[in-house]
Amino acid sequence: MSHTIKVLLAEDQSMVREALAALLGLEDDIEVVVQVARGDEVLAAARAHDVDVALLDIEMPGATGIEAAALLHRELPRVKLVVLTTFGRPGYLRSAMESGADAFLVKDAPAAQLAEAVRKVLAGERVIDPTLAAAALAEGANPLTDREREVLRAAADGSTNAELAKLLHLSQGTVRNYLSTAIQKLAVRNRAEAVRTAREKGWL
Amino acid sequence: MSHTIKVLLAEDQSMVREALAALLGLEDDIEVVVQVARGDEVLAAARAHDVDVALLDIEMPGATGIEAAALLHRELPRVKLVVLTTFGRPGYLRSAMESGADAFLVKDAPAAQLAEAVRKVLAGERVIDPTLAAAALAEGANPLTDREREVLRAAADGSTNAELAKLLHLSQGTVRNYLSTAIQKLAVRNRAEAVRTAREKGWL
DNA sequence: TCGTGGGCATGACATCTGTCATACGACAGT
DNA sequence: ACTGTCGTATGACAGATGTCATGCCCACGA
Repeated sequence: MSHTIKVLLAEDQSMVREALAALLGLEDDIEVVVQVARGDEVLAAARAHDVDVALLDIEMPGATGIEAAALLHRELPRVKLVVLTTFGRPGYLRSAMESGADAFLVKDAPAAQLAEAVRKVLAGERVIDPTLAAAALAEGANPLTDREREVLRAAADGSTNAELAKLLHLSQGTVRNYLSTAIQKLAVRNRAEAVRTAREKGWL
Repeated sequence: MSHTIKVLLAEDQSMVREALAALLGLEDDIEVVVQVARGDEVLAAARAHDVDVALLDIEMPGATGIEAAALLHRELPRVKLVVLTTFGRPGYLRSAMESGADAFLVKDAPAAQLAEAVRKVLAGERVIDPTLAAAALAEGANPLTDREREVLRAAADGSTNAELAKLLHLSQGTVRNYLSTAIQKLAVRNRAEAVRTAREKGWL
């Protein structure tokens, strides 16, 4: 209890990362011992610095914070995991929890919640926004199959059916079938809307 | 010179905003005297607190940081303007400068540049990333007409031609014409790619 | 072992999208 | 006065997209 809490901070935007570090630095019982800017540097950094809590942004190059969380959970199970994100997408919350996260915070929550969350997870508590939790439970699980998600993700940048077919080694008709079922499952009118709502829900 | 620099901080994500405030709070000569979370609260706050420098995030509800900058520039010309953004889009830089910004920073620049920029703009200097400046000059101006931009923006969420026509009070054929010319000007294959590249360039 | 669902494919059809030619009025610049 | 550009519109056409029926193979759970 008496020694300071060692925190790893993973966030790709330097200015935000260092600002968050400054914020946590104001707390007497918390020390940011290592910062990384990429998801695929998290594990090594956590090992090297024997951290108590990892603070992981989701949107990062190399690997997402959720992927990093899953890896840490497997390799260093005693490290507590706080997942931080810009977007309060219910699907994100769901996958973060499935990856072993102990806390899930959105960046537009009050700053005080950050240090608070760090202390709480270390005490064995879980921290999640009740509103988001309700939304995650209400919307149910991702209805898309793996292939549907793959195709939708690939279609997100405006690629044409022919390009998607080549890219995914499928026939053009199959691509259209997957997109069609995805469009119906999401109850929208075309692929662009499908991409949009899948993103919003965190299903993409 | 001797009294502290009064800063207004506008950024919608509380955690980031307060973290940036903490960061600036570490500097002896800088004081964040007021924080706002919306673009349309900037002017009143700047007036009420007689600030020296306004730090404006671009992506905000109410009004963008660029719109807020233009307004401040007109109403309170002695306030120096630092525009801050997640995305280093050349078109953003261009419109920020046209709106009277004195500095343009991207959030993945080192945190030290923030305080530095505040001091520099107050000293009458301009602060911009040379690489971004080059890109902004190289890519030239936005080739889209007002209507083309409007239609493209409206089409971004996957709306169909019929919906766009209704929304914009145009005939369906006209909508298609605008999208067609936009697609050609941007040298892409369909509306989705057009939206994508227009966004990337900061032209949307 | 049977049924179900996923992954994959084809063909046919209707609709949506993108292109092009053409046109007219407004307005700015030469 | 002439030209160019923008906003708006139409009609025709080709190609892309979305839907549907149907079929095959495979794995998995009842």
